[in-house]
Amino acid sequence: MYTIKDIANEVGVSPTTVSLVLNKRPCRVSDETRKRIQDVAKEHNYAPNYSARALVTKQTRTLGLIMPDISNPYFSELAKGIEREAHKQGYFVIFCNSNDQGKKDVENLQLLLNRQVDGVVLVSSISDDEIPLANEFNALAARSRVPVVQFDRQLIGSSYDIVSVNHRMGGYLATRFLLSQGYRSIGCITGPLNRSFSRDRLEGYLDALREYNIPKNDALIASGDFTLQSGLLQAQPLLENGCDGIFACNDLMAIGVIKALKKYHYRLGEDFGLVGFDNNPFCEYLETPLTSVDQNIYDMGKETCRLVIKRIRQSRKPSDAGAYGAQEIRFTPGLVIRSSAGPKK
Amino acid sequence: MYTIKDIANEVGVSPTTVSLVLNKRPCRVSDETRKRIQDVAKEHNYAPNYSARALVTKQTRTLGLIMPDISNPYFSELAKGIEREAHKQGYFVIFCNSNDQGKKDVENLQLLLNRQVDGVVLVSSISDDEIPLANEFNALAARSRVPVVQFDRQLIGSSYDIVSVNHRMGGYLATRFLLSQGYRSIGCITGPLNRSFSRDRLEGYLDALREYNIPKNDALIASGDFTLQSGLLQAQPLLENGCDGIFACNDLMAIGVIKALKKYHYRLGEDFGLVGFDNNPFCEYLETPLTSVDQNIYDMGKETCRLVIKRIRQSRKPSDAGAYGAQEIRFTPGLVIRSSAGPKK
DNA sequence: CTGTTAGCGCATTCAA
DNA sequence: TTGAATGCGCTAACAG
Repeated sequence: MYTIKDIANEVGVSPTTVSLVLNKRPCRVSDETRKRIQDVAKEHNYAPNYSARALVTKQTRTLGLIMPDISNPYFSELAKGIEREAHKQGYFVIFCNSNDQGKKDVENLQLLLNRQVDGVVLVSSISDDEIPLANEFNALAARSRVPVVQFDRQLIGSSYDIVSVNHRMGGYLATRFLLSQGYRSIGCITGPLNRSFSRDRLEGYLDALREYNIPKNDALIASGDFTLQSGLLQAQPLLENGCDGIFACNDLMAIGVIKALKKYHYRLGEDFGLVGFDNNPFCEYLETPLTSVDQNIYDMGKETCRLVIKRIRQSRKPSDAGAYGAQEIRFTPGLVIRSSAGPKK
Repeated sequence: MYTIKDIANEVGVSPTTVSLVLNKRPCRVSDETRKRIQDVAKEHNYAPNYSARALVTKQTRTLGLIMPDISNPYFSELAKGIEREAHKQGYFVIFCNSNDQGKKDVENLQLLLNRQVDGVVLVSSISDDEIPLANEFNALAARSRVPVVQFDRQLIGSSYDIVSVNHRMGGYLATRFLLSQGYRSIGCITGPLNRSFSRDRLEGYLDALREYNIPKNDALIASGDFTLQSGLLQAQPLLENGCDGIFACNDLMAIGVIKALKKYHYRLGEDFGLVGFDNNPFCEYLETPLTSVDQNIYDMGKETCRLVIKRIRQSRKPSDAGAYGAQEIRFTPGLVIRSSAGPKK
């Protein structure tokens, strides 16, 4: 391994000078020696030792990423955005899967902190009733003073910065679109209602109905759990109750609805409208491509990353940083229109 | 930050002793002091500084993962398997997206090496005709002496360990299954034939035909490029030529075939058989769920990870390690049977 | 069974 | 414009 000292010897200057030059510090050294140092460095493929540097600067230039399941297309897209932005800013990202287990969130955080990451992006797997776990997580984070930015889900009892989509707006967009296409008896299959974003999406649905002066009909609202099965199951009562359109709060449940429709002789996108949520890649591959609310997760990932890095910078500034209070960035979702919700015939 | 020295002071022993105890080194220190050290460490939430440790041990316990696109479900599943195994063995993984650009493979490798990762898992984006890039990559890897294990694709001019699926076997399984279901005029839509694994899958297809004494018919073999569009396009001539089944060399092209079928009044899974490759998650969500060759990527990821770590260990051993020659692990694929290839009626 | 010493590679303070 | 000295936190020789 070629070190700063080796270069110093070869050029005939001190290690200090080399360090100064290689880190592009202002002036101080003559252009001539500067050039020689750079040449020698390049010649030997010099690369600084990050561990050594981290030891003294107390910066690892590494971000930790904790997420429930990287194999979920939603999260892998997020990871992609984060990685892109991190690299652009000279950070690495270590990723940790929590496998949807809240306990692993805490373990992973501990590992990352031991590793002295500079910041953490969290998509929490800790559910709202796992209070002790949440406390543990928060305590750990607080003690370390490492900036944490949440994505999408708000960990209970915490007040980290958070970036997420405006779920309510999503529900509104989906439902309004169905209405604008001429559907009038629109049902909603929600996610688990102990999750705030599930409630938000439902609220958006109600907003749209209100806008069209359509009274809320509880018989057209069913509670699912984001699985295909639940979509299939919950769709049936709604169909029995004669609805002509459904807003499914995620794409998987929308698929369940499609399967249910088979028994009812509806023609999807013609006399029955369906809109999903998440814009999962498979939406466009379906027989009748599925209209879905899109979150632009890639950009959200980039933004999340920018936010952590900003916080890292602030926490190094002398001023009483972090005193800004938690920031909340809400992205406005879009609607990707495909044929599953064509104009009603 | 609480250091080993602080513990030493508090307990009244030397830093060495503390280090010994905390690293669980054999004997040497009395159970009594051992316990006291452990207690104090726990009390103060002591965690070792990885940078400092890395500086002296020259091990970062970090793996680099270079892949074309984490948002591809195939790769995210791989990442998941790798992460799982790495954590189990006390390693972290830094992931780098190359965005399908060979140039970024080289850049990413450089970054990871600067970062002193202990090993690298590579899913290369360098295509077979980008010789200079491949050379650059190989030179970098060779100079660093860091173990590299490839997944799936063999980088040209390299001889790293590699784990991959037996593509030929996959093609064979797919085709044989169609034959066993009674289809007799089976077409094949291949991937780009300048990729060895595309050729392998085609070979497997031919193997199965041979087994059934069916002569090769060039009119039933079309060359696609793994996109839905190409599946749609290439299917048409085959259908014109009267085939009653198709082995599509990936799932996306299989979807293209399904779209093409619409025009020909075939009933998928009844009088027309279709098998894809990769077992993409969306296969089971299709109207007629798609039978597909499955690679069990998760386990392959774990194995890949085990292999790098093994190599890392070997490279630290005094013996002339690495002299073993490159290892090649081939997984046997499976076939996930769904309704797209039911018995021919 | 335990302590002393040294040094990993770098950035930084202070002195020249 | 430059250099010497120091220390980050840890492990590993080598002594006791």
